[in-house]
Amino acid sequence: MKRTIYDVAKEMNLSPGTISKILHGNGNVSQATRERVLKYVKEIGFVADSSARILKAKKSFVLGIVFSDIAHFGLEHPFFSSVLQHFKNYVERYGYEIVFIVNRIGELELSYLKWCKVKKVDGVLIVTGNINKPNIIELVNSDIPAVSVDMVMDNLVTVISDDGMGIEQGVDYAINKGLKRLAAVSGPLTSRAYIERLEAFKWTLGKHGMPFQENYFSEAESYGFNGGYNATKKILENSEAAPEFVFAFSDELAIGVIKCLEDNGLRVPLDVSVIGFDDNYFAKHLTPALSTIYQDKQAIGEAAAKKLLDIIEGKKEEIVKVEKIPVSLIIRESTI
Amino acid sequence: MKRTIYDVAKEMNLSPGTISKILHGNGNVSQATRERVLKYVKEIGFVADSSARILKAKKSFVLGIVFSDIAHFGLEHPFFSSVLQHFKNYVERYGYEIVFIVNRIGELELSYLKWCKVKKVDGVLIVTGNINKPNIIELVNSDIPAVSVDMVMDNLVTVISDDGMGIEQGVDYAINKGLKRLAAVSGPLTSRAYIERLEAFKWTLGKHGMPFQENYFSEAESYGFNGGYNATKKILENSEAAPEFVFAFSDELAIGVIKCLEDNGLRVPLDVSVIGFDDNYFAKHLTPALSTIYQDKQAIGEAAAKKLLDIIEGKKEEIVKVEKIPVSLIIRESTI
DNA sequence: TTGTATGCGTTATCAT
DNA sequence: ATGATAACGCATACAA
Repeated sequence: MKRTIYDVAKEMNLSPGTISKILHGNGNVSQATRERVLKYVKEIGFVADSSARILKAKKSFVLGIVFSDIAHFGLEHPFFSSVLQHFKNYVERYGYEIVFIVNRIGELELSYLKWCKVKKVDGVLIVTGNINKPNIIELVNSDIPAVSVDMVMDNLVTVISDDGMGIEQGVDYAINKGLKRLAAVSGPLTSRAYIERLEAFKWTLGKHGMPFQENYFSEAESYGFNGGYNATKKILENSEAAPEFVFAFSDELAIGVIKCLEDNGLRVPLDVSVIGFDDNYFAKHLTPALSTIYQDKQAIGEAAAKKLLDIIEGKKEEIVKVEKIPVSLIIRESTI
Repeated sequence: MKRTIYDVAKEMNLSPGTISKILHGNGNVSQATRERVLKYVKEIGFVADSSARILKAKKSFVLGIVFSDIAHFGLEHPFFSSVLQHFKNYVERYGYEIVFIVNRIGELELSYLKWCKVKKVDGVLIVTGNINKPNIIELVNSDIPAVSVDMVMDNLVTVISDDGMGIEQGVDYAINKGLKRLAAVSGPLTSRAYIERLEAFKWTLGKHGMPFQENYFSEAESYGFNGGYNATKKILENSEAAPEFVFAFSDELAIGVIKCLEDNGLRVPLDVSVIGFDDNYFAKHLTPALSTIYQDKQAIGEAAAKKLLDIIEGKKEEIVKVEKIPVSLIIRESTI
């Protein structure tokens, strides 16, 4: 039942080589037979076997995705899964498919790089900040094309949100509204994004001639609701006067921040304004609807995809190392 | 740099065949050389090339995922992405990896089945209800192992939530609370889940000797917030007395339902109780915190994974066709 | 127990 | 422009 190019060749009184050229190669074939074969092939629905092609051609048209090693932190992450979705949509338009890199084959454990070699993936997207470092370093320094949507490293092309711009917009807004005691709640500072946001927070304060006060800052011990809640509690405990504004460095944190504020009798936004970061799809449905920094996941995913395909296709020179995608401030109800 | 089993064989004064047997085959090799080779192979980090193996062995250890054709509806879906995450975690423990099925290779469009054949995937997970029908039917009726987490069809093994149980629990709760005018808002009835939930809703009403009233039911024209909002508006318009209870057949719908209710001066839960379905990770953070039916995404993903691997490994007989995973009612603040 | 030879289905080189 | 032929790297039936 299953045909090979040999069968097709026989059926068309041609040689396998000619069929192959027509299907994928760049060889010289007359226009007439090319069309004839293409038509027939379409008719019978023939497609050349993938593994044989990959074996011979050393190109797979598959892109590896490295996600966090932490189980359950991956596809469910609102930001990264959205970026990945857009990445996927883009590359599929160019005939690429995506597969998740795992660090083993059967019983055998292997490094990301090894896996990529064995699978002959054409490139990788590194989606995540929380990673097995040596594994990643080895991969990034190898010859296989790589793009990241979170980390920045030498030799690594990266597409990320313009975190500095987002923080500056938020802080500017607060200050323009006359808010004085500005606090910030960050996720764990092991992640690049949070580090940059914190730096931008300090910088923007400085721009306005305001000092950064340690007691109005707290680094959450985890990413989500609880992290935000506990970090806020700490700020409240450490300062005589409650903040008038809290910049939560993610929307998830913001939920915890707001809850903690309210549990302590502070009204949002009447007593304290809060701004999140990301604009998750549920941010607008919270009560109060969350003011936040919108991250353009589509632009990030697509820019990363474009860059990766460019590198794969050899246009390495024209590519800027780290591209920052603009963000924008969305004011809803959690700010005055 | 890159070694083949030939290289390894030479380096160990053995034949390629022996190396191959040791690595994956079931051939007879002495314990001594087996250990020796295994040790060496581990030392140099040798892994046999994947495409050659697949070509020869006709088994790939990759599982295809068919997601909806609708762009942007996929990885971002809270329910399905969670199920997929757990599925992925499970199969990876058994040496399988997952790849998204696309309906083309390069320029060439092909059916799901064709794609699976060409890629030699060992099995597929069908995650979705909104699908290209003929494509799916062809796939399901083929000889390639398939499991679904949404659709039910002849010849298809399926793992889903016990929708009937969930609806019954919710309705029972409302009736026990003395609520009388029970309404329901469903997503588009093109989806199995919504159809079953509606049937269960009618059935449970019947169980309590209550009639199903058309004016207290509305089928949303879309899945999300807007769908829920507009459907609720319709119910309000079509009935003299507002419902005392609305069963939203998904959490996303529930958000729209609640908003619409409130926009019409109805307080939740004082005037009307609302129950959602799924227990998305943000359900608990809404205001009021959403009462809902918890779906066990982990159990679903893992059961689907286990079944698929069982089928692949030939244990076809012992497998029940459709497995329903228990759900549970979670009462929070949106119900009295 | 180990080695040899052939085939898996392509692609690519070199003739024709 | 087309055809023959040799890899690609592994698995396996068979021989030793």
